Amino acid sequence: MRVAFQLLDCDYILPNGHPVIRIFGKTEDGKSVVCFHEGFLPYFYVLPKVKDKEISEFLKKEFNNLIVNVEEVKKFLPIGYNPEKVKLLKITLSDPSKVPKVKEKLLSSGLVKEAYEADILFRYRFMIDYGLFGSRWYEVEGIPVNTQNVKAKIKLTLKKIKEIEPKESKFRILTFDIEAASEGLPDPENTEIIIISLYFDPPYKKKRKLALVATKKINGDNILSFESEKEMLKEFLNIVDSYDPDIILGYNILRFDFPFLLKRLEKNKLPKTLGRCSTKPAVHKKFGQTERVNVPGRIVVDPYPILQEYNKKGMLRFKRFGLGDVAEQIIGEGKIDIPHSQIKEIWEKGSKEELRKLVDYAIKDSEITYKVFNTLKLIDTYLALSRVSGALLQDVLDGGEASRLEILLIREFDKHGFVVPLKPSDKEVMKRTEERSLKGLKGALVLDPVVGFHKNVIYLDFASMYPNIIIGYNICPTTILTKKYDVETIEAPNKVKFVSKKVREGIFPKILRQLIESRNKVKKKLKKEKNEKVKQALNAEQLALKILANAFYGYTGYLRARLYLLDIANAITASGRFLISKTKTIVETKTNYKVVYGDTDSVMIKADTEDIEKLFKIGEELAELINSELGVVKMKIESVFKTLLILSKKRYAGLSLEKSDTGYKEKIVMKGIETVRRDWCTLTEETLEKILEIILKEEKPEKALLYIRDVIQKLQNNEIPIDKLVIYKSISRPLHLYKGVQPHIELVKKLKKRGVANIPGIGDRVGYVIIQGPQMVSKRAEDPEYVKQNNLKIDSQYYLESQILPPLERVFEALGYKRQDILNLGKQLSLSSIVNNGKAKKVIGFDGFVCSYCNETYETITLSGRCIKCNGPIYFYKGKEKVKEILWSN
DNA sequence: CCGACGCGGGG
DNA sequence: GTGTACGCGTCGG
Repeated sequence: MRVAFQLLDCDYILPNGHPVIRIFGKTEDGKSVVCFHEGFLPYFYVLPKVKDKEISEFLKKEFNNLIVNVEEVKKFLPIGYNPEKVKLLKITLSDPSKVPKVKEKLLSSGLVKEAYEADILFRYRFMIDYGLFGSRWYEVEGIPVNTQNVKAKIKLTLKKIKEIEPKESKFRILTFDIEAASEGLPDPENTEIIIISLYFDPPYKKKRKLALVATKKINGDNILSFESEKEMLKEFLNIVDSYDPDIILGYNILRFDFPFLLKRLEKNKLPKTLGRCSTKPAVHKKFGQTERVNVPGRIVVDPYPILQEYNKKGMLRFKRFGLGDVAEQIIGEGKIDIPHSQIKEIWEKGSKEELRKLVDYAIKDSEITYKVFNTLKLIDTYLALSRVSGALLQDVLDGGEASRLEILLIREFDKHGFVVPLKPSDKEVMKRTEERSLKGLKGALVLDPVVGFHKNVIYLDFASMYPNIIIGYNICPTTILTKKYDVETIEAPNKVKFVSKKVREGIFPKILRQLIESRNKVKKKLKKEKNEKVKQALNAEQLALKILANAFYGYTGYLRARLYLLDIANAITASGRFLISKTKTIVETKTNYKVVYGDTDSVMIKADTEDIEKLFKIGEELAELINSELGVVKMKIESVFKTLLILSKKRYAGLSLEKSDTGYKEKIVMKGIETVRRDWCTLTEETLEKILEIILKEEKPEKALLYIRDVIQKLQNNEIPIDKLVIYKSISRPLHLYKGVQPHIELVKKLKKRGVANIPGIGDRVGYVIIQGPQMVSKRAEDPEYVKQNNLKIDSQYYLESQILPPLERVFEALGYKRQDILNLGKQLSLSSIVNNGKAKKVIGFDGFVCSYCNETYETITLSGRCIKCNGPIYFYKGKEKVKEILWSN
């Protein structure tokens, strides 16, 4: 028979001492497939120190029936340029799980110098050797198999397999969430699961939502109720089995729901076979601090770590990563409001209505988790990464950048006759760490910024700088010169030499050329494409190609990489530093423009016109000039900043204009200035955003100061809505275990004394505001609702100094103020405005701005920083004391 | 400035 | 499963 499917998972079993590979997939019409392949055996390579015969005899003696074959092969060694292949021994054995043992024994025997590829997972050994990639589409020819061990609609042997055109994925997605009733975080050892909520896409028996509840007390439309946890779990297993999902989805299931569920199954003596195999159970493993869940034949997806990755890469920003917060932000729909501390109470003695609400709460969690996943198309990029790198979807989701790249590297190294080194041992990692602290790994160059306010700034950057450096200098473990050869070489700025491309093109550069080339092709297709779904897929693909290309540099400097080489990592950054500083020199010696800032692969150049067209034109000319002098990497104009406020290295905000098909796209760009931070109240975020907008868009810093004054006045007059002042923190342990005094903890203690119902418990988030009073700040934390009801005064001083000012400080510092100045200014301005009814008096001895020539006074600083009447310099006076000369850049 | 903690998400 | 790995912010020295 013949069947076409998308490759989802691959593993192996050892039925009678012989490994059998299993490929799991999904057809275009939604049928699950498993292919079996027998006869493929594990192998690895060693570099002999003694005669081959001695090694084979040693192996026969030690491992007799395990060794299938020992043969001589010729391969290139992976590190250091060497024109000749080297003779290695390829050792084939019958059991993949025994490979580490054999490798260890050989290494410690002293008979071999080195072992290669002895730690490549068997499934990947197979996939690489058969040219199979994760998530790609294949057509398989084989004979139907009848086995009860795996559950799939189609089961067959693998006779022939060939890659085919990709089609649309047809996944069944099961979202689940468990509830448990306990004080504080539930411990699976002795806390039962009370509810399992489920959300199906596509629907299951015409239902999308379903809750399994371990009590007969309630029932309803979307509810299945059970006598006990055990009965409920049994049904859950049934449903997973008959729904047969490809993807199991849930929020934080990796670190909570899955391990919890597996533990409860164990406690109830139920099978843990949630996967497509009746012999291999689902497993949860913890090593170090990372946790992983494996369900044979299915993909486990947890949006939580994915969103964290998105946040880190700046694709999305979250203040908090709680499901409620995330859902609110993405789909505008949050959780049902039940404090965690109330679940136990409701479960034990709640009314029918309360129980129903708890069940709805559980269902809602699954529902919004799915909706977030679906809205953001969370696996699209990962599917693309899987297709491009060849790694399995699950591994792409679980692993870091390095693991994704490694599969691709092994494939290419193998293809070109190179072997790949083992992963470093702990000892080796330590050695690398030491070497690094000794020699150092210097990062990118950040040019000294001209701090302050600028106008008409051109932003240029090098396209894919590090990948192009690797290509340009032919940087690769296989081209680095570690011994003397009389061949043409290229020297990186850190004096490390690589053989030139004519001698041997490196594998890194070769892969990178292909990745960049494919990306350009995909981007071209994307531009022409009209179909929204196809566009999404193409966009995911170009993103994946970019991610992989950008991962090379990090990989070479990653301590646990197979192909870690400090000299290479340093060669790449040294080249980057060289290029960016050379760029600055070119601009500043060959033109009259000044570079006001630059970081890693970009420069900001101040120009002398307000004309946007012209600015872009100048940018193009500058790029051309730089390119003609540098060669290796191409500089291009990215955007123009109408206005730009540079605070320090890595921190700036600007009003950026980008060219688009329809004209110019204007937007405020912020780097390193987070307006969203978990420890700031909403007022802080809003004020900071507003201030930056006024400065950048209206170019009226004095108005920004007025705005701050306004906020301060409103604070003092109790005119700011309490909700904007709420600060959130969560309780992490029992109250008595807190050593220091913390506001949210003090508040909870207060609430207890007050005898309030629904006291927040461990894990609950507590929102508080700081009110006026004589005690220390922490003791003055108060419940926002209580403040509203009793009309209490908030501590405006606290909010000013601890919430509003710190972020504004940096902004105004760039404009010439120190923290104390702003603070005084804010106070004084408001004071003098009140006293003088908004008009400052023209006498020395008041707080405000005074022209040093004509004594004209200003309540706020002028835009130019100079007197409007006589253009004289303006000074800030505090009382009779001249505090500071005010100067604006530009 | 460094290194050891410890927390996040979940109930 | 031929594996054994987070990343950042805070606190104390």
